[in-house]
Amino acid sequence: MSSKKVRVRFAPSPTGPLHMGGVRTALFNYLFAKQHGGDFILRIEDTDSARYVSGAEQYIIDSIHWCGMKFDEGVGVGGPHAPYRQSERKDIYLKYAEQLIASGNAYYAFDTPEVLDKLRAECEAKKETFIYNYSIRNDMDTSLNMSDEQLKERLAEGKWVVRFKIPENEVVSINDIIRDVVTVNTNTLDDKVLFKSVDMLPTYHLANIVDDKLMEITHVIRGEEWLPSLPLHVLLYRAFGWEDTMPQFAHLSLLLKPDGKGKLSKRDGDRLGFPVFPLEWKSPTGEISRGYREDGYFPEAFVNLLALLGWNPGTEQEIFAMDELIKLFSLERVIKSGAKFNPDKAKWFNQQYMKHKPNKELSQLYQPVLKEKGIDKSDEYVAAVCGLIKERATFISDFWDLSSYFFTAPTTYDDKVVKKFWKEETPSWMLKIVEILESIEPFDKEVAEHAVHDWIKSSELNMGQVMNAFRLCVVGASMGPSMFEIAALIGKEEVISRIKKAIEVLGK
RNA sequence: GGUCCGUUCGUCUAGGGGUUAGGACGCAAGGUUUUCAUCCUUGUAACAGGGGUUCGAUUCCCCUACGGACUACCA
Repeated sequence: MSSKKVRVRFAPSPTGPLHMGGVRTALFNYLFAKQHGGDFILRIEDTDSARYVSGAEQYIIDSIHWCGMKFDEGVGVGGPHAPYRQSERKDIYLKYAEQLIASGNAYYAFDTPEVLDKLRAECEAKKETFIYNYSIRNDMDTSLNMSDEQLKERLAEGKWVVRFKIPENEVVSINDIIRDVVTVNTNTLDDKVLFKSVDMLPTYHLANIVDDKLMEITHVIRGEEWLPSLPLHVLLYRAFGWEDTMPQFAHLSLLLKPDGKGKLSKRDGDRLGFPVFPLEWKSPTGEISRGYREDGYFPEAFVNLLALLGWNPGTEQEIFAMDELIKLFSLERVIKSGAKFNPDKAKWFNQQYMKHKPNKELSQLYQPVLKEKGIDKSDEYVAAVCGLIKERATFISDFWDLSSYFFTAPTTYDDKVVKKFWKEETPSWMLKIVEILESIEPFDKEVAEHAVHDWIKSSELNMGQVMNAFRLCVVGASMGPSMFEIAALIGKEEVISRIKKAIEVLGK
């Protein structure tokens, strides 16, 4: 093992919003880099101008930042290997393609898409596999079978690609940190296009290898969808003579749909009611996709749940802060198989974080909701309310339903509770509670609690019958924290007025 | 179709030649609480199938099945 500084890159294409699977890939890269004191680099792979979506790049950066990660180098921060956008690096790739041609590892091809499509269709009809490799390359329209003069002419026409010349019948074995050894016979590989003249841009394969080399990347941690092209990439390193500095590879399994089959997609979120994107995304056509942030997830909870999708430290701990993840993470413990995403567990993670959030922080998040409802209460009051209800909530958006009675008197009373607890003698009990509360001056929740309890006991009344009716008067339903906690917050006068109102409405 | 990768409770997973196969989510029951929630206890439920190897396989090997990815002048 070399002692080189660890350098990893997150290299998305700006073709749309970053999917949560992509965020997980970024996270694993980040955790690995930080654990080794290395660099986390953002490279934007925008060599496909046709699929470019404006705003996607900024969305990616915003998402990573929301999750609490920071790039050490790359688009948006700069660095010694700038630029980090492949479209801005376009001038550097051609010479590498030419180098491969000069060394006999690549060649020019002039086949039109039509010819290729026809060949593929023919093979398919015969139930054969079309592979553009040693078996047919000599019959194709390539520099391999034309004179220098011919080649010059054809090149001048400006419609060519550079294809990699996959060696014939060689067994390539590559070590993957997560999957151990991956073995492939080169006869099953295609002479992939490395460079295209249409836009004078490299394809992913060339750009990726060249940039990883130039940027001194030591570990490539990416999605499983790249596993099939891993042999090609290794062959490319070999052809360039870069095998000694080739990065180590780790291919992450995919995130799968919660139900059914296949990988998690945007549609699943819409269908099953959960976000698949970290942040809300508005597509250029105006379509809106929900995000974890907007759905009320805490970034820490989101990161936590993502980290545990395909990785675990081997202990029974499930709640981790980012710095713990950095300490404990290891690629060797990443699971090989795909993970079906479980929205229920995602909520559970948020609830765990909710329980431990400081009340002050929660009040900052709740205040905007209250403002919108025209409620203006001090941060202290709101924080106290948050403290009483947070263990009943998963999201900030649950807060209003759980705490509206702290801000406004109930206007309706839960029918079921009325039926069960509002009996003939109830009003008289409520009046007695009013009497007790009035007698406590200044109001103190403990004193009040003792007084009410003493009265219930001495009168040989049923605690549940009395207290639930009391709760019905003040809350309007059968929920919430201790009645005396509530009373302490909303105030004795308000409690008394609510009791009187309830007696009026519920009668008898 | 071809290539590659994978397969432990419904889901996320631990484990790994001899275990009552452990935990978490969910679900169910009970307890605590004036209610709801939290919390606690308990329950539910898994080694895809078939062959080997072995005294013994869930664990190692092979085959099958199933699942997934890839199969573009996309990334």
